[in-house]
Parts: sequence; C-alpha cells; structure tokens
Amino acid sequence: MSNLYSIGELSREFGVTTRTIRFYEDQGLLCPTRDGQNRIYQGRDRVRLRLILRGKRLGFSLKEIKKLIELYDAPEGEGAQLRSFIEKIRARRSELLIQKDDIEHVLDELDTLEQRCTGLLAAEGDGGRSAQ
Amino acid sequence: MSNLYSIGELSREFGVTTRTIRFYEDQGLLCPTRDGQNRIYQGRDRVRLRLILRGKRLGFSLKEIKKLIELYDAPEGEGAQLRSFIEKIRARRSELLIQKDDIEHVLDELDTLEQRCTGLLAAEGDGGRSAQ
DNA sequence: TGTTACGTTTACGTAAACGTCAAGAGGTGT
DNA sequence: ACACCTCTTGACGTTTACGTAAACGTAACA
Repeated sequence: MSNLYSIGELSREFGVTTRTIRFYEDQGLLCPTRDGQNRIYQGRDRVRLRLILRGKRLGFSLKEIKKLIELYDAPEGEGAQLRSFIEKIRARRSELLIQKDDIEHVLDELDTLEQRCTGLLAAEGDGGRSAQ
Repeated sequence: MSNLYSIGELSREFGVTTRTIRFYEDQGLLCPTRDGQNRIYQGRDRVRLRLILRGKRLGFSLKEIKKLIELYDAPEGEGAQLRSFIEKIRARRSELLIQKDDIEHVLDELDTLEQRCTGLLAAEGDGGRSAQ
C-alpha cells in the first residue's frame, strides 16, 4: 500500500486526463506535494478527486465543489458564517432531494421508452402480424 | 384553460429567460407555432420545457435531451436503430442509478457537515465551555 | 546513444449555454 | 401622438471545463 500516486496513476484510475487533474489544481481543488517538479498525490488527494468527480456527476460546478471541500476542510468561523453555511447546506439538500425525484421520473420514462422500443422490435420480427 | 402561452408567460412560470427559451428552439428542442412573428406555445411545448429543465437539473446536455425527446416523439425505425436506442436507454439508466447513489453519499456528507457546524455553534454560544 | 514513457509549464483553442446589447415591429392605455 | 410593454431577429460577449500543441526535463531500456 504505497498510498502515494503519480498524476498518471490517478488519471488512469479515475478515467480523466492529466490535463484535467492539473486543471483542478489550478482551480484550487487539489494541492499535491512535490518531488522536485513532479506532483505526488496522497490518499487524501485521491479522496478529494473522488469527491470532485462525484460532484460533477451531480451537476455541481467546480466552484461549488471547491466550497464544499473548504467546508469540509475548515469548518471554522464565527456564528454568522456558520449559520450561513448551514443555510447553504440545507438549500443544497433540498436541491438534491428534488434531483432524486427527477431521477425517479426519468427512470420511469426510460422504462416506458424501452418497453415501447421492444414492442416495436417484436412487431417487426413478427413480420408486422401484431401491429395495430 | 387557455392552453396557449406566450414566451413571456412560460419564462415567468419556469423561471428562465426568454432568451433561454428561444435558444432551446434554436437547438431544435422546441418548435412553437406562430401568430405572425410571435411564438405561440401549446400545452405540449410546456410539457417539453418541463422535461428539458428536468434533464438539465440531472446534468444532461441539451443534445442528450434532444435525443430523449426525439425518442419520445418518434419511436420508429428499423431493428438496428431500435436496438441501439435500447442500448442508450440502458446506459442512461445505469448512470442515473449511479447518480442516485451519489446523491445518497452527498446527503450523508451534508448531514455530517451540518452537525459539525451546529456543534461549533453550540460550543460558541457556550462561551467555549464545551470545546475540546 | 537513441527512443520510449512519463512528467513539466505556457498558451492558445473550443464547445456549451446562455447573457447582453441593438434596433425594430405591433398592440394598449391616456 | 406618445409612452410603454411585449415581442422579434441578429450578433457579439462571457463563463466553464477542459483539449491540444509546443517545447522541454528525466529516467529507463535496448
């Protein structure tokens, strides 16, 4: 268990380009240590990358993802800030619950579509005998 | 029940700009009828717009949304096409299931974050008496 | 001693999804 | 007649999230 990764290793593991990983660093989402010029990623960087990609799949912007990461890294600050954080978290949770609902809807629609397609296929293989 | 809508009405109802709605038409996602130059949207256009915005919330690109709509509108074609459609539907379903899982993860993380924040708040209101 | 693989920085390019004018037409109220 | 509102068609600008290419360093391998 090396626990240390090169940019290429991470790139292969997660199916993103090295350019992408460097870009995330540019945007302040990752901050690997260095061996001379070369980047060295630790376990926590890998966890972060996983978080980033998960966020992306959910339609978060990189900026939003960065804020979430910062929340995780430094949950400090005075009352007002904390209360505003909590507000944002709750807003985000509402959106996610809506997304879950969206997904249910779309899954239903996909089921309908697939059934329609398989129906058409059957009618075709049928020589059209079961067409309306 | 007029069942007919101007671009402004739809824009207000769905909270998007008229520019956005026209853009969707440009991309072939909507095709309202006309009264002279003015666009007139029917109930089905409204349904489509709802579909489009749902797709967007799920991170679909407009091109992907267009394909889904086309699938819905014209589920015709020969066997090979239908089979390829079904493939795409299944691929999409897999992604959505992953997204659902992503959402569960992030919801958990948000819960953790919120608890951490409320904990800090309590410690603060406490005058720090319950700090570590 | 090449060449192959992997890494680096810098910088310009690009596709998607609109935003933002500009300039005008058409109806409505006063 | 004038203002106001909503609509129209361009057309250029902007942000995000990278792609792509240039030009180079380093280490291994035949």
